[in-house]
Amino acid sequence: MPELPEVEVTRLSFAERIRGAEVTGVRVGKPLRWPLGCEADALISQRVGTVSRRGKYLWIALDRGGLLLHLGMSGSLAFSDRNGAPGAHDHFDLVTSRGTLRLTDPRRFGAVVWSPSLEAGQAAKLLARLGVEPFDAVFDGAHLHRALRRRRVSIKQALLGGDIVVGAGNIYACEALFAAAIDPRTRSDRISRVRAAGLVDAIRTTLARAVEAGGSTLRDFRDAHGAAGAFQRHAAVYGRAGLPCPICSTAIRRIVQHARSTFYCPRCQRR
DNA sequence: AAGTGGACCTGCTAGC
DNA sequence: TGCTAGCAGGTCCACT
Repeated sequence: MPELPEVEVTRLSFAERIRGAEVTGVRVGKPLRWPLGCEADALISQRVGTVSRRGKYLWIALDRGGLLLHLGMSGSLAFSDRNGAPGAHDHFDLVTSRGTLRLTDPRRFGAVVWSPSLEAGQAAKLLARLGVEPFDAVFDGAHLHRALRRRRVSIKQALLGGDIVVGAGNIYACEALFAAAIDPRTRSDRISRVRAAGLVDAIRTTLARAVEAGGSTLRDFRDAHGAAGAFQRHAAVYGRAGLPCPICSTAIRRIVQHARSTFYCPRCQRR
């Protein structure tokens, strides 16, 4: 479910409220992608520090180490001082003096992992292969062009890989390629430097607009207050197969690339 | 090093 | 109404 905008919207919705809270309890439900990596009780009585984001991961700093969270395909977080009994898909509760942070994740591709720091243990291992942040100054046309020169996979797959630039998943990769007028099947090493620069702008603009809109709510995305996002109403191509392109009215096409759906306008987007 | 395919798990919808 | 196939926002790992 969650790409960078949804993860960032989630972070913004609870980071300040949970900061400074004391952990008073931990409940672990069904197994997630990886084990917690520590005794749940070891978290009790620690103070929560800042909540930061790296790619689609959240890092919740504690007195000793912190928790690295990933929402997988179907995860969402709720932070409330009046949580009811856990439901069938509520697999992790961090109970604090300010309220309970609850992870709901039907498919359980998500994860909550304790690590001694971002630079050590499981967190370091998981973050090691991530590409640059899209809003980092080092991500520019030259940087992207240099990285793409070494790849022969399609530009769509290169963006989804997350090892060049993080944050754009299936929705926003489609939207950014539309905004940059690039055919998603184009081989990465055939993207000119000028077009790479245009793609950098498109990725940034697309992700920033989505954060402003509160993310996309295709099925069930909610921020930690329970608010839905609105970006899907702005989607030009994603999920719009057969509907008219907002620029030229040509029917949007759906194809499958590496087992993922890709949506694009066959007229506006060129190789 | 880069590319490919399979794996993880559950829920929903369209079609018969 | 009930069954099945196909699809879903991610990404790790083993293998070539």
